[in-house]
Amino acid sequence: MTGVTLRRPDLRWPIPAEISSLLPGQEIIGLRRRAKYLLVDTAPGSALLHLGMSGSLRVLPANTPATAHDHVDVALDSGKVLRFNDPRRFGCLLWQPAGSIHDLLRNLGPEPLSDDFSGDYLFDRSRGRSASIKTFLMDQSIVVGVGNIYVAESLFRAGIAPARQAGRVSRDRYGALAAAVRAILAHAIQRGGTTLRDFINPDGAPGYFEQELFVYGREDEACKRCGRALKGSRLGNRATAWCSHCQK
DNA sequence: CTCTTAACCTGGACGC
DNA sequence: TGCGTCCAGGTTAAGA
Repeated sequence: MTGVTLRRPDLRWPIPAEISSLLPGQEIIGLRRRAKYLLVDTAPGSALLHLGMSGSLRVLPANTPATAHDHVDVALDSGKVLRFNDPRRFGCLLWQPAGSIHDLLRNLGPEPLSDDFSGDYLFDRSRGRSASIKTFLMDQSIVVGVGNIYVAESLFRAGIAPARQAGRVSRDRYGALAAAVRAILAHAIQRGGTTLRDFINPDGAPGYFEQELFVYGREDEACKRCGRALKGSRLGNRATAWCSHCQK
C-alpha cells in the first residue's frame, strides 16, 4: 500500500498514530479474522478493524470521490483504493504491533464454528452463572460472533427461553444449543446474511436470512411453529423475542 | 469474578 | 413539512 488517508481522527476510538506512520509503504502479507475483527498483517504489525454494525470495506477505482462517512482510504499498489465507510462509527481501526495480541482479542471465547465450541464447553462455562442464557451466549468471552439476531434464533431452535439462567440449563440442552448456533450461523452465512436496514453483502446484494427469521423482530406476531403470539421484552438492554410455548 | 447499566453514533420510523 | 423522540445494532467501560 502506498498511502493512508484519514478523514477523521477517530471512529469508535481514536485511530492510533501507527496507522499513519507505519502502514504506508508496507506490503500486506496476510489477512485474518478473529471474532468480528479483521486483521491486515504487515511486517511491523497488523491493522485491526471492526465494521461495527454499519461499516463496510470496499476496493474502488482510484479517484473515486469520497462521500459521506468515508473515513479511511488505503491507496493500494494496484492504483485502487481500499475504503472504510462507517455511517454510525461503531467500527474501529486500531493497531496491533507484530508479535503481540491486542487487548480486545485477548479474552475472546472460541469461534462458534470451531471444534472448541460445544455443548459440553458451554455447560462447563455456565456453571454457577446466574445471568440469562441469552446474555451468557452473547458474552464475547464465552463465544464470539453471536449477536442479538442469531442468539434469538438459536435459542428458539434449541427450545430454550432466553431469560432462563445460564447455570440452570442441562448438559443435553447445551448440546442442542451449540448445534443450533452452528446451524443458524452456517445457514445465515449461506443465505448472505441478514438485511435489517441498509446492510448489503460484499456483492452489493442484501442478505436474505431475514425472510427466515423465526422470532427476531417478530414480537406479537404468530410463532411459525405453534401459531401463538410471540412474546417480547428486554434482556440486557436488548430487544428480545421468543415463544413461551416452544421455548422453556 | 460476576452482573448490570450506560455509552458510543446515525439514520430511519413515528408522532405531533 | 418539519421537528422532536425513540430505537436498532456490537461491544466495552464503568460501576455495583
